[in-house]
Amino acid sequence: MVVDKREIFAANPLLSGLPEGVVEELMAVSVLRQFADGDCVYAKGDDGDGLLGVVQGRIRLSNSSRDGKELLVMLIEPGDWIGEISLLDGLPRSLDAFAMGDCAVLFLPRARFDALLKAKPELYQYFIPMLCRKLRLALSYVEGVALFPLPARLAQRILELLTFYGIADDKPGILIDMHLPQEDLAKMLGVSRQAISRELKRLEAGHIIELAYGQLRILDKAALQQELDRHA
Amino acid sequence: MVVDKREIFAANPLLSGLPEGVVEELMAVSVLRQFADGDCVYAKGDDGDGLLGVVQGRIRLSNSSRDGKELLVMLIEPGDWIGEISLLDGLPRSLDAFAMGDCAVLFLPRARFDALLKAKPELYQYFIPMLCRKLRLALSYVEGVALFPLPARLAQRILELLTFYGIADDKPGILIDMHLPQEDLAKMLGVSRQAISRELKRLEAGHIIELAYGQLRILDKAALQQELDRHA
DNA sequence: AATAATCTGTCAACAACGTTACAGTGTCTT
DNA sequence: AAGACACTGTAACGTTGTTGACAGATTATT
Repeated sequence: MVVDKREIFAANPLLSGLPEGVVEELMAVSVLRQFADGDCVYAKGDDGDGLLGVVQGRIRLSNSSRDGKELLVMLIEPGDWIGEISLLDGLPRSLDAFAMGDCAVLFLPRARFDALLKAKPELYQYFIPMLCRKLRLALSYVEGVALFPLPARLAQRILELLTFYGIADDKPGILIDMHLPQEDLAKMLGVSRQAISRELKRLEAGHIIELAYGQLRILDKAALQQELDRHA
Repeated sequence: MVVDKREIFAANPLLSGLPEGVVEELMAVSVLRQFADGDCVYAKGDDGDGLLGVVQGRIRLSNSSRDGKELLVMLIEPGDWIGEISLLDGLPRSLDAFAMGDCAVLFLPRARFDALLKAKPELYQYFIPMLCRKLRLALSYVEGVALFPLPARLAQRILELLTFYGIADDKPGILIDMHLPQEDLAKMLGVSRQAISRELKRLEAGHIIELAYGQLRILDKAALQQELDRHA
């Protein structure tokens, strides 16, 4: 596959704000890496050896306990960047990163990154929104788990997926077709697959959603919002 | 009460790294604010109008659901800073902040903060470790809630308190005397007070800790670590 | 010292969610 | 078209944590 590195940079709000010369500089030193489905991109505890931009495929950022239980913290799509935390604070990677499907990743080695920031410390400001966004995401996650019951959290998550992956087609409602098994949805919410299945079925019975294989159609967005508002 | 503003700045790793002239500048524009026990320092959703450094007393950063359930996300001690997220990304405050006991807070208005960073963008780098620290904290919190059972999370929390508040006295074990009711400990872990009480009693029965009013003495630190390692 | 307020221990009934198990269904490969 | 594989639905049963209620203990207030 041929990839225009520039594309990936342009797609992301972080780097589209960078001065032109800097973009060129980053391009020059970045390397394209390929990963096959299931490959480990990096593991929790590894040294943060570089910044990674996803070009193709998806990356799952997750966290596993010794007994095999996995928490899917984040799904990273093409255009997104990962690994900035370790790069900025010098500490080990905080999560595992695995390829979902074949992936192409732009890799920016730490040495170059550090040198650039040392030379132009004003570039720090472009990374701050990235950190803030992830921090707020993590905080809202914590909030959700501790304060809301599963139905509310699931409704919230579906609404989030809707804005990211929602497609309006000829049929009524909005389609979410991201080939995300209920198993993974469960791992995102930190509950069992069965619990998700039960809950989705309940929503379907209430004509709020419609289920299909790896797909999900939202029929009544307002009703989902209501599930949320009932708590909050 | 008389407070030397400089003290609070010197105490914190963030600001001790700042160039001397900048520290003076920050001092000049900061204001000391007083809060009584229970006062709201700021509320979730408010505009981020400034950076706050705690001089005296404690601040509870928390998150509440409509039905009164509260999650105590963080306890802020003198020397710590809060409010930097909203200041850096311009979005509303992500948590509620309440005074615990009488508090004195150093307030740095946003206008001055922005002006300073605009003039000297290299100062951004001093705020990044703050963000990274909180982000990692939030991630480990997420991990804990989703992957570990209560006993492990409680053990972990007690070990954390130990390093912050532990006092070695003449009696055996290490004392944690922070006047933190079990109610608040429960709110930190997102469970009921009764669940905490049960669990603490269990640890006491195993001669791992000793309980007293608002106090807690750790007798067997290794055993707590083991509670954690059994999962993880 | 008396009283109020707060904190702690415990119990029983209940709800939520997990676990295990298995059957059914859709998709992919050859 | 057949078989393998992955995904989904359902149910019984157990565990964990919640809720509400109350009594006892400790500290704070007057």
